[in-house]
Amino acid sequence: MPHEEVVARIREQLIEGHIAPGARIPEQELCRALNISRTPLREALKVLAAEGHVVLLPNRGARAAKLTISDVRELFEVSAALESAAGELACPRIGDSEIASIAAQHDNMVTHFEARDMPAYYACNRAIHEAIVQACGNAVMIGIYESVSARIRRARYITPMTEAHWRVAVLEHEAMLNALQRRDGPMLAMILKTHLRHKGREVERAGYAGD
Amino acid sequence: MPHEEVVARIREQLIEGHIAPGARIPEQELCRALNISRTPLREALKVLAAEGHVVLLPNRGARAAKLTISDVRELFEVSAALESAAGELACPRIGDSEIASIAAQHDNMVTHFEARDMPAYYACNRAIHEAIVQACGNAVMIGIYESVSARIRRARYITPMTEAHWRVAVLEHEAMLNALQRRDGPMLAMILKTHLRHKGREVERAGYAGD
DNA sequence: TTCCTCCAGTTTGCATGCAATCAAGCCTGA
DNA sequence: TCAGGCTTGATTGCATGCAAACTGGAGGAA
Repeated sequence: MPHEEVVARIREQLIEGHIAPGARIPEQELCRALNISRTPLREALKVLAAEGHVVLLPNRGARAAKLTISDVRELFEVSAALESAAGELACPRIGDSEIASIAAQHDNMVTHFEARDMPAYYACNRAIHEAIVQACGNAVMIGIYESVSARIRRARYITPMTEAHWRVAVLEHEAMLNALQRRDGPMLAMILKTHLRHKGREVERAGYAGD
Repeated sequence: MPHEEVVARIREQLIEGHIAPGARIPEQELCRALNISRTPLREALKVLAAEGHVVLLPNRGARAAKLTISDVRELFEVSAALESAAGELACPRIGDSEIASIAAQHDNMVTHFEARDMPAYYACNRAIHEAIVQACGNAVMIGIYESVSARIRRARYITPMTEAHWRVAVLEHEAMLNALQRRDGPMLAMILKTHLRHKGREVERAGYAGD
C-alpha cells in the first residue's frame, strides 16, 4: 500500500467519523488494520496532523481532532473566503458545459428539496459547491479548499435544517446559478459569502455536529 | 530536537532558499546536519510535502519545490482571497492599539520608501500584511495564510519594483490604513484584493523569483 | 478518608538493519 | 563507433528493537 493511500484511508476514517472525534488513535491497532508497520503509519499521522485532522500530543500519541464551536466558526469563515474567491475566478474561466452540468445538478437538488429528501439534497448541494471550486482554475485553491472543507464536511452536510432556512438556502442557490450563468463573478462571490455565513451560523446553532 | 523544530528548520532552509528550488534533498546529509536519524527526517519531509514546500518522487527521494509561473499566479490568487477576507474580519475585531501599531509601521514604511530603501520597505510591508492577518481572530485562517505566504515569500518580498509600481503600492497602503482606521471591512478587503493582484502581476512579469 | 509517592505495564520516539528500487557505468554485439 | 542490456553501488521505504516517557493503580502517611 503506497504512502498516499495510507494517508487517504485514515483521513477518510476520520472524516466519515469512523474514528470518533477526540478518540485516541492506537498505533498498533491501526497497523494491524492497515497491515503496515508503525513507521509509515506514523508518517501518515504527522501529515494528517499538519492538515488539522489529527492532534499530536508529544509522548502521548495522536487523537482525532475534535471540532470546537470556534473551529466551526473559523472553518466556515475560511470556506467562505475560498469559495467566494473561487467562484469569482471561475466565472470567466468555466466552460459552458460545466455550467450546464451544474445547472442540471441544481435542478436535481431542487427536486430533492421539493421531496424534502435531505440526504439527496445535500449530495447535490455538495456536488455543486465542489464543482464551482473545481472550475476556478487554481490547483492550490482547490487543494486548500478540499482540506478545509473536509474538516467540516460532516457538520456541513449532515446538520438538519429548519424548513425556513432550507428555503432560504435554495433561493441562494438559485441566485448562485443565475450569477454563474451570467458569469457575474462579483455577484457570485457575494452570494457564496452570504450563503456560507448563513450555513455556518446554522451549524453553530445546531450544535455544530451531532456527534 | 523536537519534531516540530525539525520541520521548522528545514522549512526555513527551503523558504530562505538555502536549499535551492528544484534541488535534490539528500537524506543522509541533512541527517548529519541536524544530528538526527532518517526516521524523524523522513517524517518531516512528508509534512513539508503536504505543505507544498517539497515534492516527493516515489523511490526517487525528495526535491525542494520549484515555483512555476502558474504556481505564482495561483498562490497570489489564494493570498488575495485570504488576506482580503482576513482584513474584512479584522476590522470589527482589531483593537485600537493594534491599529496604532500598524499605523506606526506604515509610517516607517513610507520613510523607507522615501529613502528608496527596498529591503527595509519590504520588511515593514511584510509586517503590516502579517499584522492585518493576525488581527482577523481566526487561527485557521492565520495558519493557512502563513503556509501559503511562505511559499511565495521570496518572490513577494524580493522582486524589485519599478518606481511607478512602487508609488502605486504605497498609495494602496495609504488607502488600506485609512480603511482599517475607519474599520471599513469591505473597503479594506477590496483594496487588499487589488493590491495583491497588482503585486502578483508584477512578480509574474519580473520572472517570479530572481533565483 | 484523602493525598502523595512509587512501581509495573504500556506506549511513544528514534536508531538501525534489510529488501526493493533506481542511476550509472561496463560489456557485448553489430 | 554506437546502441542496448546487464551489473554494481547507492538510495529509498519499511520493519523491528530499544530507551525514555507516560498511565494507572497500590500502598503508605497525614
